[in-house]
Amino acid sequence: MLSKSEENYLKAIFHLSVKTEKGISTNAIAQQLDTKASSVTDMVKKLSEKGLVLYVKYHGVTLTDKGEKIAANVIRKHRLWEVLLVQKFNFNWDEVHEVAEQLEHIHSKKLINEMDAFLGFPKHDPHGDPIPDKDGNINFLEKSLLSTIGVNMKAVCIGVKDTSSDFLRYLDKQEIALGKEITVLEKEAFDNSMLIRIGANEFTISQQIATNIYVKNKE
Amino acid sequence: MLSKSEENYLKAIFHLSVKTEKGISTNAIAQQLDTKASSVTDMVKKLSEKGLVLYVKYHGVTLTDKGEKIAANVIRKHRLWEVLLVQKFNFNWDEVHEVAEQLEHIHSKKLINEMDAFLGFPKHDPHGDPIPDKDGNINFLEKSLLSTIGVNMKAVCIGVKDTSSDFLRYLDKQEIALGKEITVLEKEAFDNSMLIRIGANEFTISQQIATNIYVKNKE
DNA sequence: TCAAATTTTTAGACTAACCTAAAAATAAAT
DNA sequence: ATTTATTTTTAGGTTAGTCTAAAAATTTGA
Repeated sequence: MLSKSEENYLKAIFHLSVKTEKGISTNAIAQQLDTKASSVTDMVKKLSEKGLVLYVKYHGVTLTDKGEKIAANVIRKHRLWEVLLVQKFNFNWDEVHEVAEQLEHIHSKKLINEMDAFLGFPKHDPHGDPIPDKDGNINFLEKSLLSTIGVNMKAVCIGVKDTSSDFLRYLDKQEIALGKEITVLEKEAFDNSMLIRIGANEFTISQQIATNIYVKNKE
Repeated sequence: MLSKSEENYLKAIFHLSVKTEKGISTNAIAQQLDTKASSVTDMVKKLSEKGLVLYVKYHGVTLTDKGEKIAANVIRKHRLWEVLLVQKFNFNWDEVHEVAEQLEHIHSKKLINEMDAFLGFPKHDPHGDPIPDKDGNINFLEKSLLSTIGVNMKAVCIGVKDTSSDFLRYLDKQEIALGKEITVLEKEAFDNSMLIRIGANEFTISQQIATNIYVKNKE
């Protein structure tokens, strides 16, 4: 049974690996986990001895199949807990992260599988991120940033990149939510801000906002 | 914020305090937590410095109001989680303990209060033990051991003393469950076994069984 | 009451996970 | 290509929580 800390390292490496093909650097992991590079070196050695990562000194880390499966399972648990909190316990999507960080380390296969069934086998967490299945497979769906959508095009909001409370509460305030259709009305060349329509509302969003919303093109 | 270990010590002291008025001995705590007396001494010193227990060297420990409230809250969480597992996640009452031991250390007031509401503010856990309220008050209801019930008397099963899987599965097999009416038909003076009736079934139970079932007298 | 048995505490050591500071290796840049 | 900057590792130290073994206090009992 892995410790909470070991699980957090595997999860961090997993998330960093999504963007890069190369080995994950010590510093990148340290940054992700808000810890020091020396601590990372220690832990990575341990994970390597346990056969969960491939580690070549000075050349970064990669997850083994075994490590990847464990990481995916931690993420599966995190995201299923988030769904439970939002759907059953009246949590807002900006309130779930901290608690899910704790809950993801609860060890009980029965618990997580029953919860999955109880929730109707959800495919995505409250932020639109895919939930890995029992075997650790993730269904990465294709998604674009809202900022890349052309004028007069329509798109459906399917996720968020930033999951900070500030950002999510901004979206709540503007009534931007998963599943909502967004029409791009104008783009301002100077600052890349956009005029968009959601339902009956029209308003302007900054580039920073537009680069943190994932959408699916609507034909 | 207390550590898991500190919370477990407070919980152990709380449980031991129910039976005794005196200070709880180092050895008793060590036995309860399956640890060594020297470890207990160390931890008890720390809890004392934090104002959670009163500790006089060589003379045992008592919870302060603050410590008692925290302990009751851990127990509240443990028992609410057990209800969730049984009522929503198809756990049997002999399967909940291990997972609840983990879940009781999750820190989130909102989570536990929402869960309480979601479950309809249950008063008892799946073993019949009372669930402390938000302020740490426990409603100790009066209960007798089945072994003390006289011949030809009726009683309702309201709890169990032993919560081991073996015992609980025995009760399942015999269809003894919370809320069931039990009639004592005969008592054997030699070994204190009893012949009882539950519904249409009549069978004999040993003294060991009878001293682990809590009942409420029926007039 | 005072010696023996028991309980409790102290002293010192261990592990996991972290840290700082210095050394070593790699990468960047003139 | 060799100096400079950056990254990574090593060395040694800290804290929480545990342990063993020995010392101290309390309790038991003849």
